[in-house]
Amino acid sequence: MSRKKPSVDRVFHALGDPSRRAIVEKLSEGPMSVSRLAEPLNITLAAVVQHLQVLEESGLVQTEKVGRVRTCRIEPAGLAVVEQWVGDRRSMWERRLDHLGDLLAEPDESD
Amino acid sequence: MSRKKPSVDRVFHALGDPSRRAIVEKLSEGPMSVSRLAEPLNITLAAVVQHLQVLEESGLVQTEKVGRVRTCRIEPAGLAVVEQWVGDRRSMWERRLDHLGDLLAEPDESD
DNA sequence: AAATTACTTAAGTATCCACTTGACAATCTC
DNA sequence: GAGATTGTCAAGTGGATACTTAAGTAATTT
Repeated sequence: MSRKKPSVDRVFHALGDPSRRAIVEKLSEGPMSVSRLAEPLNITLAAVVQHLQVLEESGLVQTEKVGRVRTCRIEPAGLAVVEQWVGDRRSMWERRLDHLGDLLAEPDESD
Repeated sequence: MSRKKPSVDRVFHALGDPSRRAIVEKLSEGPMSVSRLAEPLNITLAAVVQHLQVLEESGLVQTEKVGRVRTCRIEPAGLAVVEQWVGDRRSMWERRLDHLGDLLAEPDESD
């Protein structure tokens, strides 16, 4: 119900904020509650909740409320989006270097 | 002279902006001039220059001016920072899953 | 059932930041 | 050297957004 498709845009925007990255870092230690996440950060609980909203909409984090405590966990699919984007850039960059040799060897090749 | 240490903070902040990501995407096709980079984006040249400043300070892009044209190229070290950060999260996450089995097998272990 | 815990929501504020305009500088072309 | 090209710099503006406070809800504890 609350799971959004992790778009490159949303994921990178979410990770652009240091507090949000800190949350993801903490969550990679394991699932934990909102107040537990808030402890090391010196911002209010309310602020953390807002960050969690962004993180959840980006698909980086998944949360579930049982009783009065909301438990947050990392959602690997979100990080996968980042890895793929970076990987795509890198592979284009490497492909270019490969073809560089071709161009120098055969300057007049029709594709 | 203009090369900064690519910090996680700067790199993620830089990639948080869609225009800047578009620039990096374009640059992975190969080095090109500022005005050439500006073409597909519908923002002014001045804006592109500002984005390039951020990208260069983050270590994602390297530029060099010869004559009146500044040529921009991708700097792989910047992307490497992202890859490592994501990799670190992922490995922590995986390590946790490994130890999960241990905890279930030996519930009474002193740290 | 009163108090405590663990959030949630709304509204306001202040800072940041992407972008523009406009004036300028350097280089190249004719 | 006149004009065009390519980029640079400074200052300003508008909108996004990270954060706070304050009030409220729901679950647990005593």
